[in-house]
Amino acid sequence: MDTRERIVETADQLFYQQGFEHTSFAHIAEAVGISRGNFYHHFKTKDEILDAVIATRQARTRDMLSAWTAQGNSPQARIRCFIQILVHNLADIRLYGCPVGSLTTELAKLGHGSRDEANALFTLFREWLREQFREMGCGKASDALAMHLLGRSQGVATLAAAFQDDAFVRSEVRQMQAWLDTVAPDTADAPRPRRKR
Amino acid sequence: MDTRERIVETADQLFYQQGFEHTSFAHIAEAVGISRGNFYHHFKTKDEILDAVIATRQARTRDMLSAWTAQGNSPQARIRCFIQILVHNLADIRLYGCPVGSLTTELAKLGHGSRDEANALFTLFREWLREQFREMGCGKASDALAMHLLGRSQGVATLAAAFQDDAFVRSEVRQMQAWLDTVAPDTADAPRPRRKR
DNA sequence: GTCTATAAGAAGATAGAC
DNA sequence: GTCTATCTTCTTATAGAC
Repeated sequence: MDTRERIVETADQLFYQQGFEHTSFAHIAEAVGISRGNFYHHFKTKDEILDAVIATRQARTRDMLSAWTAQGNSPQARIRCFIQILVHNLADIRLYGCPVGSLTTELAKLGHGSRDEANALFTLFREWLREQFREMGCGKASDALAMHLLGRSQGVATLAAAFQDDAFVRSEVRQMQAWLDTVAPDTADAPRPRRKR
Repeated sequence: MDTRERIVETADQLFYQQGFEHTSFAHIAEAVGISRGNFYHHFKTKDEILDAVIATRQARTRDMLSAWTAQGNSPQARIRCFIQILVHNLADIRLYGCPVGSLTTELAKLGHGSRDEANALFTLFREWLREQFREMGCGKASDALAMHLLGRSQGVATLAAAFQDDAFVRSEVRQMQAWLDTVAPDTADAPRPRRKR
């Protein structure tokens, strides 16, 4: 792994753990083990690092979604992979919340130019989930179902970090899995699909 | 309203809109219309302002919860007041998310000493909701139901801000209201209450 | 590519006049 | 109580040697 990659990797973690604005060049440089001056050979501005971090997060998210698509033999099974990440990443989530949710919230408050790029991370999940619900036969309700599940997992991550409560996360994950069983084609307990006469 | 109150009021809004760390003394001073020096006559440190802001938020939250308690003639009706704040404050939530959720998330990442005080805002809602579910007869499931609803509203606020989607909020609020109707005494579709033999 | 040295600015915080 | 002036530290960013 070359220096540039190490910078991005380290910045990624620090932005997640401490927030984007709170993380300084000095902090990243120290963690990577290089001097501050060397930094600017790889990135001209802090925003460039952020963009690189977001880009790698997007790539990893795509890879993860592709893996879930390939691995699950039913859309339900694939959605269960999504729900399970809350448990899979519980140690981090309890401490720092959701990496996507906390970054988008921070960038929105900063009025940062890369806000849309961060939001695109949400959109990747949203569209992937929507596709799974479509394959389940949920039709036009698919997008609302995707947003519903995305929202539930966001809320769980936020409260998990505030209360540092593992049991709560596991309980909510169980409920989301149970909820998924109730989502029948064109019935969605989410927004009621309007049937054309 | 005296100067101190005006400072707290302004800081409260700016912390919500821009985040705590991103908001500087200069910014608050300019918004209030006083000099930076005058600032330190009222507050010795930035953390003192934060504590004052959190304290007023706690007081306002208590007042709001008391009003809901007095106003709703059934626990269900009172919980509906809680659910409705998402719609009531939609204009702000779409732009800045939930004031409690975003502050607790930021302070957690900063490792800030006032983190617990901010989390206490969550606890106020949690305990109030728990009491309402108790009065509904939900027994031991009451706390989990309170956390469930708190989590749902957090997720809605986060996605509302990311996607700036009013329709999503209204749809989710409708679903939460419908969900409330399904919460029967000692049945909770939330964590299943363990019955003692 | 990596380093040291340093500039330029913003931040929190203080001193003292009025 | 409010102001101006100032200090210190931190942060982003640059210049230039190796």
